[in-house]
Amino acid sequence: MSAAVLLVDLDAFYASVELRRHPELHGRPVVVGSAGPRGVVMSATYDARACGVHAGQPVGRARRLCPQAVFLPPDHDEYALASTGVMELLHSLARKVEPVSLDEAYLDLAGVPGDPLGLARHIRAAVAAEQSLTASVGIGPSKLVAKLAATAAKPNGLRAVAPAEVADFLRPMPAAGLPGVGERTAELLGRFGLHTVADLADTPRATLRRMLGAAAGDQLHRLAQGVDERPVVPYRAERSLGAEHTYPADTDDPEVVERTLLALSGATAARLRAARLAARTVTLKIRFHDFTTITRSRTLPEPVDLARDLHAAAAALHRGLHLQRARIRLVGVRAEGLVSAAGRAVQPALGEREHGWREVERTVDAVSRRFGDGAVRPASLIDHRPTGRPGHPGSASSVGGRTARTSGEWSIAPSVDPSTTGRRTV
DNA sequence: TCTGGGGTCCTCTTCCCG
DNA sequence: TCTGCGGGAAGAGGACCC
Repeated sequence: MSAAVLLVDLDAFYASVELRRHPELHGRPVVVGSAGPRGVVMSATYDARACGVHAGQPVGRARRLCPQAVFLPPDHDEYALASTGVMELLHSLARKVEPVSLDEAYLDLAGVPGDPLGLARHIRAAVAAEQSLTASVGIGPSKLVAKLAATAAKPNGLRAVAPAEVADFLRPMPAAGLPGVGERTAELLGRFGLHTVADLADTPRATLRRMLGAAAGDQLHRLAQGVDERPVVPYRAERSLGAEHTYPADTDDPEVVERTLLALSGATAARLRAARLAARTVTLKIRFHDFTTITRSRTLPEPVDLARDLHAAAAALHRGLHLQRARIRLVGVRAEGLVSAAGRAVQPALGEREHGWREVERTVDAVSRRFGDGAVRPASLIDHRPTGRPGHPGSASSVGGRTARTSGEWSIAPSVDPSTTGRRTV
């Protein structure tokens, strides 16, 4: 066949990695979910899915549906390691590999010697042998068809769709199976009696544009016809990065929110510096108790990569909201308008000391690399309460018997052995 | 049944500037 | 000086994906 694109999708990835290192759990349903009272399911084995468990579901509900399942917190480092192994294998087989996520990647088969089906079988066998994981593979003339073929093959299967078979393969599928058709769009389409890909394919493009807007209407019309010219793109520059935190219980304390913003700004700034990037725009995200979400953003005169600058912008945006005891569920900080930190112009502020916050935060980076994340952090984020999680965003803080709430002090955190390092403000 | 965290992209509105 | 207009950038929100 003259297939152009191959999609590799690792089955129930997080849960499968957990089964790999906990062989004693084989035969039991396994669910990986974020910790805390507001955790959601991130991955579940297929026997857990048979009980009705699925990704995005609250963990509490999953427990009720599948009480016999083993529930585990996620270990992202372990998943990243497994993913790297699989991606290295794929890169050894094709020149153009586009990782979509830790567990999914497209391969452009143009110029790849041999039969696509033979390659797919080799990939599945190698993933099983080297990583003890199962992968489903879809092959088709486009990303769209490869993706849907892999979905149809799941779990642990292989499906190839030849160009001449595309229409017959696509038309009976539910419209919601197409990329870009989520819950809301599927509901909207359903109100107009459009339930299958065939329904969409037979609808005039102008009608879809009126319903969904120009871009989405055009895209859906093309996909429904089986037309998908999206190339396999091996590298995409990051456009934004950020961090967010959901509180175990809603908070209406502005000081708690500001300390959380400081922690999130620190994490975001560290990632910016690690990637040698700086951000022009800072966006604050707030989700209230009723799940309504607002964002506020500010574009700065100069790109920044310091926690101090990100936090100053985020905190100013927060104060500008003038919230009156609003019950807040989540806060987030996002850095946008990313530019290379090497190429950005730095305009020293009048009176700014030559050695200042940049040196402090670089030192924090170095200490974190040696002793782990959180080894050093702003004094206002240190938590000494016996029941509190050290440095948990938003927790109350005290240092040496006094309350420390300013972001201007840094302290060696309890994760570093105080008997050898002592506790010092920097 | 009560909804995480990391992202991308699109649309609409507003504001500024020539 | 005022008004209208169009383009571009910024800001906000929403939908979607993994």
